[in-house]
Amino acid sequence: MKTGAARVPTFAGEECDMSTWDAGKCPVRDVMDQIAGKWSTLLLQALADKPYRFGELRRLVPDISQRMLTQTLRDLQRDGYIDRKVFPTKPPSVEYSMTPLGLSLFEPLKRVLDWAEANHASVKAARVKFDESELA
Amino acid sequence: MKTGAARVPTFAGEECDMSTWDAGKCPVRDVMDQIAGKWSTLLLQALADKPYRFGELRRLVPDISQRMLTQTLRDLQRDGYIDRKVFPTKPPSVEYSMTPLGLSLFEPLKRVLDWAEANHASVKAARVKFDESELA
DNA sequence: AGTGCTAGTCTCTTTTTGAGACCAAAGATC
DNA sequence: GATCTTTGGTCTCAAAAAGAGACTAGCACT
Repeated sequence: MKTGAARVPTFAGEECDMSTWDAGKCPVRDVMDQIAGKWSTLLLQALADKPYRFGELRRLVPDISQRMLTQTLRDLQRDGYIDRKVFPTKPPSVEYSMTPLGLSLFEPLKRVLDWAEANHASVKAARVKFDESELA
Repeated sequence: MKTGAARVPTFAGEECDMSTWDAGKCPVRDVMDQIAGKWSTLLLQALADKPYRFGELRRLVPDISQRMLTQTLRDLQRDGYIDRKVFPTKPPSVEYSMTPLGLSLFEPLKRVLDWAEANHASVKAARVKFDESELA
């Protein structure tokens, strides 16, 4: 068998040729590669609550650099999850808010985040156990 | 207001001081930082189907480097999502499989992946629209 | 004896990310 | 009126992470 068309059921139950899982061909990877960023879920979570301005988000997530905040927000905007409104105030202010698409994404995403919070202890325990066995 | 304790509802409905969102203190970030890797969801998806061996996974995901495959698998194992079994065959083979914890995580995660597949078209459309307006 | 399979590791290069300076205009401060 | 602050960024440079490919070991098959 020479890399012969390995098939794995996709999430929707259909099949997907994983050997063609180049980020552009597989819908799931194409979408997930963006969501799976270090800051994406964090910003989506914040904006799911209410709209925020650039500076507010920067203060909200203390350890994000302005550079990555700018870039992540633009990527999320590009994929249609968030909306960017510029207000022509004295120093122009910019407000970011969720789009309907972003909110619909956040629905299932929130379940994963809920899981993370609920199972944090189990994960930490697994880590300790793993690190101990590695120590040997 | 000097970075005054911004509070945002957490996923479980509780509140979480986001200014203390250092990856170690916020459970969600601690867990998500691992899951949100480029390859993590991909490998979890594959293993949710059935156990795979190292080489099988490498062939399954054509554009992952051995280096990252090794590392991602070890990280997933460390967090308790997958199990690693070594068989003392002629050339020793290693089988990776989901743990109960991993399967329980994959349940909500699958919903996000389903969403990604279902809404791929909308995302692509948003990208085109964004890129066109940028062009101006 | 040579080749290939296994699951990795090691090194080197390229990409991504983080830290911090810099920007321009208006308002407040002194 | 000169300076400082605040706005949302961009630009540059250093550090960290990821990708590419060579290399390892023991055994089987030819």
